[in-house]
Amino acid sequence: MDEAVMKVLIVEDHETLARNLAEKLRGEGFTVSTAGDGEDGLEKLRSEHPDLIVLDIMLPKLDGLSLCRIIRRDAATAHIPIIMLTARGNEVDKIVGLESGADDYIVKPFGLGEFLARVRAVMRRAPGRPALQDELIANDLRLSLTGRRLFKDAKETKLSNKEFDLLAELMRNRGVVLSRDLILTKVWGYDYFVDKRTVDVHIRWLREKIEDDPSNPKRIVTVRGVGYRFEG
Amino acid sequence: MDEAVMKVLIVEDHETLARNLAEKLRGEGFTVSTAGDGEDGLEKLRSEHPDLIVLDIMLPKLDGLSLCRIIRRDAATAHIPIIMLTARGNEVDKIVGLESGADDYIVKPFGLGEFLARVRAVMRRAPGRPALQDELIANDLRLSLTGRRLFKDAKETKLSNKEFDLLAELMRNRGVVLSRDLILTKVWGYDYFVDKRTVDVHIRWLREKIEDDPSNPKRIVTVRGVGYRFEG
DNA sequence: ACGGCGCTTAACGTTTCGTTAGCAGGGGCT
DNA sequence: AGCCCCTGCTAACGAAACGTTAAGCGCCGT
Repeated sequence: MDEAVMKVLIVEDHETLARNLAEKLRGEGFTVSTAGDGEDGLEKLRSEHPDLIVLDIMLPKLDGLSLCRIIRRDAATAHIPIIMLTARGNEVDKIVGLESGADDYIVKPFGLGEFLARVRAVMRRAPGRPALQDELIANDLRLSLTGRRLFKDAKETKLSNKEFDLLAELMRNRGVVLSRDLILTKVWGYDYFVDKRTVDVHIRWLREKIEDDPSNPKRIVTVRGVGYRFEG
Repeated sequence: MDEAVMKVLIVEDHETLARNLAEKLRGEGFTVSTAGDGEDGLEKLRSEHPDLIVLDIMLPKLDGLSLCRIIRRDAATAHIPIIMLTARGNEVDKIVGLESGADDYIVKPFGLGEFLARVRAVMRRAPGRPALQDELIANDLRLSLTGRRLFKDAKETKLSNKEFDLLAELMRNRGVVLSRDLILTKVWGYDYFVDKRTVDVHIRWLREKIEDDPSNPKRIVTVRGVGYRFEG
């Protein structure tokens, strides 16, 4: 099947937040572009034709609600799902009371995992869109992202949280060597402060579960001095 | 459907929303009138003989569900298609259930494009009855949205309100992990202000009722650090 | 007004998971 | 060949998430 790459446009003036969201989404295989204010967002929207828009309410130059209305009014963009970001309080009422046309909203502060869950949920129910990729498959391994489950030979193998995230990251980058640093950033978070060896331990546990012979790994290969690589 | 001009009555207390919907419909050639509360809606309904009614659930003076029932009870208005607007997932069950008589519903927040699509769809199939999904079935469980009742092995099991809404939400997303945040916004509402752990307790009570061995749950599975997942 | 039911919260007990540390082994570079 | 760094592995500790129970509180109906 052809792998439709989902394009996401993030309109958020808070740079750190924007960067974090973008990275998280990229890590999940999305293509992401960002805009720092409403007008910039409008421009990028027109030039890049995103499949999903993440929109902060408070924005310089052109606020999120107005932008949202503009998007909905233009037939060329009216169908694009929108997730709004908001601080708790009156802002929520504006979204839900809906002058807006947003498809979902998240109240700040929120976790990246929660954010991703919402993105998936919106994509899943958006009509007429290609279904969001939910499974990573490699030989006898099947990883369900929304169910957070691993099937090996059609039998379920229980994974811990970190194991799951780690395996997903590896499988998403099949054939590519991932450094421990990169893995830590993607799986543990940009502000991780754990030891690099932690990765080794989790790799070991993963091998225990997915390799036929854990001491002779065929799937998760060590690249000495560099990192690990998942083999399709 | 003939070419006569279609009259739509919008009963919605949120002014901006009402205006947006009205504009959208007028732009499509409908004749639109609006009412700001339930009683006003009832009056306008009698004086203007609309061909379609758009009805918010939460309304001053006379709520949407009651108004809906009144419309259905009066032979002069019983045939008029109704689209209900709702802010929460669990309100949907009240629309679908309780013989409200609505022909369709839209959960806020929604896009104007989707709104228009619903309007057209309802007009097209009026005056036939809608085919709203009424039952969620998984193995020996049957959840009737119409009756807000749960049947296990064809025997009824009583559920409290929250239990019902929670189970419905879980069953609607069979196989998908739902975070506590997501559950709270969908079941408790966007403006929830309860502790996350409240979800746990309700999950516990649900398990007591639907699991063969509540301390070894097979249907509502915990995904540590993430949330809960319903297994078909 | 009273009683019951449902919802929430708080507290406690339990389990699982993640991390660290230390040691052993081995590959590669000098 | 030898040294050193990188990696593999185990065990144990600590933290955090979850399960469970019980008590309080408000609401509704009797």
